[in-house]
Amino acid sequence: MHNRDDILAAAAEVFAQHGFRGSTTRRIADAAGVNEITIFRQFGSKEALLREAMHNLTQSAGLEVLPAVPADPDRELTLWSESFIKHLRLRSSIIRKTMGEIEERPEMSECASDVPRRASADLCHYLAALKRQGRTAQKFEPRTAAAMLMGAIFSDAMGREMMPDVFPQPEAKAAPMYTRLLLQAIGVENGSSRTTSKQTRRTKQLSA
Amino acid sequence: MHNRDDILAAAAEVFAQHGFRGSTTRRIADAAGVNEITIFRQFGSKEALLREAMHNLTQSAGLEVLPAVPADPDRELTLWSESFIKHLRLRSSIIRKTMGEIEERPEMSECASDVPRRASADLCHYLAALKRQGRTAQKFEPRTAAAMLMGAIFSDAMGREMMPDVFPQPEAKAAPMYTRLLLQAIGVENGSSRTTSKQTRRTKQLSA
DNA sequence: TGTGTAAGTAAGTGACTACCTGCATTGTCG
DNA sequence: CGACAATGCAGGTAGTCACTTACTTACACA
Repeated sequence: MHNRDDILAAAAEVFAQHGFRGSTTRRIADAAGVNEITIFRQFGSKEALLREAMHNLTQSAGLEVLPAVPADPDRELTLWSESFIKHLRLRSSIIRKTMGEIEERPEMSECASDVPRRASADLCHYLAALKRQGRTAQKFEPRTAAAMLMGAIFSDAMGREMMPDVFPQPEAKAAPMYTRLLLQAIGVENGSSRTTSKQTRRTKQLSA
Repeated sequence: MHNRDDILAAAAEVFAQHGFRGSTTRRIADAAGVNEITIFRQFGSKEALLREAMHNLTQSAGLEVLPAVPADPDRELTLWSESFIKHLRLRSSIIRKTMGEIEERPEMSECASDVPRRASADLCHYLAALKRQGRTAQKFEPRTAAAMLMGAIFSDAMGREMMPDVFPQPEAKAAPMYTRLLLQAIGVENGSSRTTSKQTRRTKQLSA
């Protein structure tokens, strides 16, 4: 009993490995354990099938949500970064393929930009709240800071496989390390701030 | 008088728009203003042609070189970042295509990773030198900091076209803004440090 | 038992693909 | 002028692609 979902899953898998042009209907059918013609009867065309498969994927995101009111920035941002990098790593193949086909199939890439857009808006909002709370000792623009953290995480997720030596080690600590650097950039002190009420003037000393 | 270079340039252009599978010999020949068969007589096969075209491209990098001994970090890093982002933006299409085809054609992607690898090594070395000079007021690992700046720049160059609203504005100021944030992260003060000799203990105050 | 629906099989269509053969044309150089 | 190499042109081969037609099988339900 092969249903639409089997075919959609197979299509996503084949697309992740071979891209649009390489995703032949025969390959998808084989991967789904279904006769090729079933695909056309169910979805009409290869393009419609892949469009639906992509749309399906962008729905199942499951990102960590940042609190509206920051409490423990280090902890909250680290959790968020880790969930974000995990999400990207799981989908790195399909993301690379989709990005490579923006010029030829912009509609399909369009819906792929949904997740990062939401993530960016969420992170920007959080950083702006931090700033409003007066817990940032450095000047910064939330959007720039957000783009910096997300950019680092994105590049790591996309590129580490090909060039492991240019990214921080170990892989599992990368997201916290980027997060720490960002917090330093905007001037949030290291310790968790359960001591929110009695904020102290910080003095930084030179490192060895 | 159509020569190899015309064909190579056309091949690179077509590849940037359509990827490997989409770069048909007919399309390349048309783009080069050359008969299709000339391609086979000159290069033997489509794959050989594209391989040579890619190899050609990675040679013509032209990155800014960071000084072995940092003098004015803000200025030097900003120049470097701007040349790096310019380089990536000029090649964003071809980079996206190449990344999308790592799984299917790893040899071709291999040589594409040359430029970022060199850039990363160079930047790491520079940041380590800065640290050794004792001009960084924050703890950081050079490789992580380098990955962060390069990642931000890379993501900007790859993604701004598709999602302009998640990146800092204006586009032209993005590289300096990322650079500034990184310098804040590692604790390098804003002013140019021609005053290297009399390094002062810095005190940061809370921002409004 | 009959009927409708979803799936499979077999065969084929026209377009496109990488690449080849044979032959005519052109420009260069001695 | 003649030799030669590079190029163009017409045509073709064998394969793949998305997609179709015509027909068969399996099962659900009334």
